[in-house]
Amino acid sequence: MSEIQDKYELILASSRKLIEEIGFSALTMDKVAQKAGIAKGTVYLYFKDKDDLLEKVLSSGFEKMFERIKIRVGNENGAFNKLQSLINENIRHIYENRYFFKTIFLDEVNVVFLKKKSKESYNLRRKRYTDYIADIIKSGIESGEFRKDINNSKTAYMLVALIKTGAIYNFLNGMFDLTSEMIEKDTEEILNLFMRGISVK
Amino acid sequence: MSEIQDKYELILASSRKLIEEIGFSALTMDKVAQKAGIAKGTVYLYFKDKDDLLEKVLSSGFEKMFERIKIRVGNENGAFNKLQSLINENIRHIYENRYFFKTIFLDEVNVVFLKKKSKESYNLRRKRYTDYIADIIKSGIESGEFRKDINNSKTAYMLVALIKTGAIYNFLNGMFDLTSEMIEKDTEEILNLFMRGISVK
DNA sequence: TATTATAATGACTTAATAGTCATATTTCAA
DNA sequence: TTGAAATATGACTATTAAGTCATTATAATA
Repeated sequence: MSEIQDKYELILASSRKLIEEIGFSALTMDKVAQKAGIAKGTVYLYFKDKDDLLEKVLSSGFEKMFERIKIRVGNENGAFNKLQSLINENIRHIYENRYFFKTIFLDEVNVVFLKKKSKESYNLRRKRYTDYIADIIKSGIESGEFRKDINNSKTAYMLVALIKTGAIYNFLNGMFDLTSEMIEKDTEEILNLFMRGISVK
Repeated sequence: MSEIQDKYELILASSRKLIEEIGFSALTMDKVAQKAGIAKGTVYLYFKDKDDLLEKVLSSGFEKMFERIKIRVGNENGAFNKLQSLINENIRHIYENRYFFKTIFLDEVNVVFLKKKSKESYNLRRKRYTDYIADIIKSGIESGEFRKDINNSKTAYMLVALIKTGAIYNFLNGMFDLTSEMIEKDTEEILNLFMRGISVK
């Protein structure tokens, strides 16, 4: 990896750490530079502006997660098994980056700070993920595993919301360091709710 | 209603309209004053600071919704029926204030802008609502309507997430003006998913 | 080594906006 | 009618932080 790439990654990593420590809204380019141990002007050699930097911070994590999920889900057969793996891998990713997601989910849930262009990138990423899930659900409907009367696209959004909400609930209750068994339990909990609902019969 | 209260409400309403038009992040005290047709200093006679104003904007809507829901749910018997009414009333409230929630849900999903104190109020409001729902779920577990192996508190958070996500999905697809029938359909969709899941059997 | 190209610096400029306060206007009771 | 209290005003101050760019340092090359 070249020196240039190293500095690029250094700035990204420093921004990430800072966001975990102080949140998005308190992040300034001065602080990023200080954290990275470089001058502010240097940050602007690698990122167009603050919006660009934040965009890259958000997207880099997402791409890593999505790759992991696709590999693992690709090894599974059947829509149910695919969704189980997807949920499990998504939860794992959240807990491996728990302090970052704590900020994203609890402290500043959102993308206020992003300008129009970066917001569009953000929405496109989300759509890529939900489309991927919607395809799995569709295959499950076609194979007879899932009900025919559900909207696969909307239901994909619902599943993502459930995964996220499970993490938010744990974070709100101070549960940050989940053991492997706890992650399995959380996976089952969400899978159960998503598959069977809360009703008894 | 006194003149003072009228001006207080005027500022609140103007802020609300502005948020619908330009979003939270672009909201300035100058714009609020201009929208209300008063001087900026006057805004500070009725609200301690910007944070206080935003806090009041958010809380006033929530209290109205919560009151409505409690009245309607109070008339129902059985946990299932109570949840059905709650979902329906919550969805109604979202669509009656659709442009405000569009901003909240899509454009700036969150509360970045709130300082610590107001963020706590926000979290407390959310907790009051989820606690209320958790109690209904608990009663459903005790009555045998719902499964015994679910965490009533966590599941309450899940339900709120599903309601919110349903609205987000519609907003993302440009569906803002829902007819009464569409609201009923959305209610059934969420109730179905929450009660039965997506599985066939 | 000398020269050019590339990378880095950080003081400075600029812009935005929250909050203040001396002054002006309005209200209302005596 | 009058003057004191309550309201309202908006120009002004103070702060914060993004982005720039002339200058300096480092690396590459001949």
